[in-house]
Amino acid sequence: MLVEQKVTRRPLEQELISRGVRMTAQRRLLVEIIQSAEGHLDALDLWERARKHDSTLNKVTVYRTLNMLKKHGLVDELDLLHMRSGRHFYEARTMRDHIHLACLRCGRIQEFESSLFEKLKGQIERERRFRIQVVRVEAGGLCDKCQE
Amino acid sequence: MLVEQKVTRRPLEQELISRGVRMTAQRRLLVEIIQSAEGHLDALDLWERARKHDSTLNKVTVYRTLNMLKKHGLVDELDLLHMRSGRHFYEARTMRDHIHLACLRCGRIQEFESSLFEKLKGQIERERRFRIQVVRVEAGGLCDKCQE
DNA sequence: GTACTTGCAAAGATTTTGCTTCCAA
DNA sequence: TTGGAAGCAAAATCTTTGCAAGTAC
Repeated sequence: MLVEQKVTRRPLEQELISRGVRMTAQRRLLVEIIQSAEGHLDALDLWERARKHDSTLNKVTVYRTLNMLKKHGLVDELDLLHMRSGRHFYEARTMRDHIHLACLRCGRIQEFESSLFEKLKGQIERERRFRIQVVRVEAGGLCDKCQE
Repeated sequence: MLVEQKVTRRPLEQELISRGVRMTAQRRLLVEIIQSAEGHLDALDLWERARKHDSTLNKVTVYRTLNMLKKHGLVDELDLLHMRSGRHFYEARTMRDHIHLACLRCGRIQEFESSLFEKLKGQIERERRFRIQVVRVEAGGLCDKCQE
């Protein structure tokens, strides 16, 4: 079985440049934060982190950059089962789709990869002749630590 | 293989009464609309339909009722890949989980059930010792009709 | 009767838009 | 140089909250 680590296609900045997107200092900063983030950030998290490096960076620029990245399919937008109502979380798109497991008690987010998931996607594409571009799977429940 | 139709556990109103939830005319109306809706409604759709029967029903009551149903796990809250940014869609919870296929060109939403999906949930529960309470799968792409 | 629910108005939270100035290519 | 991007302020959306009045059980 092919086991691949969580690997982005290539650095987001490279990807953007090759697509003819104009690189500004703000975009470089935001993209760097998204890429190196361990967890899932929402727009405000991202803004707060960015402001530590560039205190003049505007919140609107964060939203516009996220929209640009979404349009290019370079980030995934999650809402993690609306645990924090209304907020959207972002992560750099990886080579391999993964499932998000959100513990509804402690809030921990785990990621899960599975060849069954890949098979399921194949089944959808075949049986419905549906060309999948993005998939999002979010499961909510109790993680192992919260079941004691 | 067990093939089950899309069947709700039992009428939502019954379910609510048995749980000791106070039934008002407003709740009866909203619950009836949710249950008999063919598609996926957002809060405003729901409000508009409800107002045709009770023009005094307030939008806030819609939000409060949806929150109550969510808390009881009787509706699922979807965002259908943020096709309409910010909006949440609701559907009565059915016995069997299903996958939503959202065509990013024409906007059509299809539903898909699969035993592979059930297996995948089993795998998550076993391998991560994660007790799943809700699952949401949304795939975005091109439906058969939009691929010509 | 009493606790829960509704309507109304107002506030909150998140995201988008208009417009001017600035800057990457 | 020039079209695209950023900053700022304001608007647009969607959702929640506080409180008085009404109602289910």
